[in-house]
Amino acid sequence: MYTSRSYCGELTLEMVGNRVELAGWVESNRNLGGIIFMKLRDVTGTVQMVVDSSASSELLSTADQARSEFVVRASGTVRKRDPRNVNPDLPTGAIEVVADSIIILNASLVPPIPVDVKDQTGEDLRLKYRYIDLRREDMRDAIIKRHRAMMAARRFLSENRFFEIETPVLNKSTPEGARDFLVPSRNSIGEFYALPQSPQLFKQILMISGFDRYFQIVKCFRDEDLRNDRQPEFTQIDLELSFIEAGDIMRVVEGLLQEMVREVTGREIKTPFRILSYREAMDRYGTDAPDTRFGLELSDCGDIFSNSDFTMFTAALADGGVVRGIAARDDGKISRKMIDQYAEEAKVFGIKGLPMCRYTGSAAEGGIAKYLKPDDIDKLRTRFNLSGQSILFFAAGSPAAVSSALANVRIKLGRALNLIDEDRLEFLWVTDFPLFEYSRDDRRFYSKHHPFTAPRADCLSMLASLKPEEAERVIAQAYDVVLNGVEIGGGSIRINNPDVQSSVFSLLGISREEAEMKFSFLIDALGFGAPPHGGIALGLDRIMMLLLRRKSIRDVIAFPKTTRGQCLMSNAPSPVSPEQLEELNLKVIGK
RNA sequence: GGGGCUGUAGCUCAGUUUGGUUAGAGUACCUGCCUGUCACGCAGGGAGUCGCGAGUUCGAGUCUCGUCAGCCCCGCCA
Repeated sequence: MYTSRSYCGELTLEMVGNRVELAGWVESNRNLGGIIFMKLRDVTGTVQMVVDSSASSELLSTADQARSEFVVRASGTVRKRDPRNVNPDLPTGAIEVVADSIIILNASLVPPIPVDVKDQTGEDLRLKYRYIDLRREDMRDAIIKRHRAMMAARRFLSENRFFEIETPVLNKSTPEGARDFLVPSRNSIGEFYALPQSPQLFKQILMISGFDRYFQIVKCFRDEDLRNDRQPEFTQIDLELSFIEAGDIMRVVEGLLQEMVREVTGREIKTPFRILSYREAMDRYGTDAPDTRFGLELSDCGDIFSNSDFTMFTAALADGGVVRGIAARDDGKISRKMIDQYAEEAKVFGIKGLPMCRYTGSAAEGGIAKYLKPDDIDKLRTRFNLSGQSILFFAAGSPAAVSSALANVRIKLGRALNLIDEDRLEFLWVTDFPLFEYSRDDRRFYSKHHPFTAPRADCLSMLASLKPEEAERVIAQAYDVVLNGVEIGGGSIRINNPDVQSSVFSLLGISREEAEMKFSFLIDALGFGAPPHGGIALGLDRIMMLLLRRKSIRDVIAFPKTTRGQCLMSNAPSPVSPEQLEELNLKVIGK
């Protein structure tokens, strides 16, 4: 029986004199000859145990044999440390446990990665030996705080009349959106389930069923290429509400995030969050997920350069493109080398280069300065509110390429000039997204959010005959929530009118038959008394990554996959036996 | 699908520029000594498929080509 067990990290000065039983892993074992110090670790932390020469020879010998990561059970008496032996770096450093019994429950091989060192080991090894990696303090901390964040979310939402309702994991594949992970069906040979990209359709159905307020902390699956903030399976806090407008959902989400931030960091955040329209975000920051912890806003400069001698600009403008710029007071800190590097890295966004010049406080020099007329310089000074020694970067080309390139430069400048306060949590709503995007290549409209997103009431009339060039004029009742430049959630008010749903499908080129085949149950359901409803999904992994200031969501997930989607611990995915394939009537054609 | 960085002892890395002695360091590990350590100390020891495969060469950790893996980025992610 272990019922009387105490936890290492919870021993305090108040417990001095108490006899305690402990169980855990040996973090370090120092034998000084006549005295042994063994640091014992469990899920709460570590405490120092002492065995000195007054102990039985049996106890001394057991203590001497314990090695790193051995599992032991021990008992002893809590003792106050002599003031000169206190370890201020250890939470339990004011006390120690004088052991009277140590039992080695299990030995350990020499651990392939160090447990007591912070973040030093290559990530592939950490993933292979995840069970050891998870013993490390920062990983343990992340996993425990993630649990607390989930508990806070469940508590907050339950208190606000939400019901947590599970939705199917095995469901129908829909070719729209991300690639599906497919699951073959043994009972229906040649047919497949798909793992959900999100419970979207089912949560809407729940609204129509009258469940009013739904939430679920749920895994979602997308078979796309990965990034440091993207995993093939990830966790959403998924919400859907009836009889609400966008503002109601925003208030709920603000309260929820406030609660989660309080639980994880102990900090208070201010609500309501700032709101930026999509247009404004793109114009001022070049991205729909701006980091608003610092300024350095972009400005359009097409008017200034419309008659320029610098042909890269005039050519881009003549071609229907844009010229935009960004300026920062750098007092000469941005070096030639950095400028070249920025320009090189900007090319991946599809622009030819990153023309620049310096502003000295009165004149322009370097780079494209020789093409600037005095009048141009005046205009630039006003437009960017230039003062002191500043640096200006420009980009010319398609609006999308220019925006993403300059948004990227903006972040680099912010970091290089130390303008980003890492302590701040800048939450932001981005609203008024366009409902559609038009693809010139495919010559068709695509949903920017998803096909069930409601247009704003004043845009309904445009649906009947929308021209490609007007695509962005139809505004959706959609909203993203952004934290420090990372999208942590997005949602919308849904279409609850079958006629509107039909016109959106027809604009998206989804025929009646196709819609019938893919989402018939939702379309049917909309005809049986669908309440006005809407919702949002929050990315739990990303939220935890940002709140805990980790570089990757892998650091807040117990068992993440590599960027190729492999689990280095279990070696998934892996081949299956011919018998399994045969039973499913599947054949692997080749690699 | 494309680009970049990385791969050397259990771990972290140096050595690769300019091919040439027996491939090193710190740490971990093992042994001995040590009664207040907590990055213990001291002495000694073991430890390598230089990611893998070809090629060039008298000779390859080092040069070339291919390939695999991890990470980062573009595309992609309704």
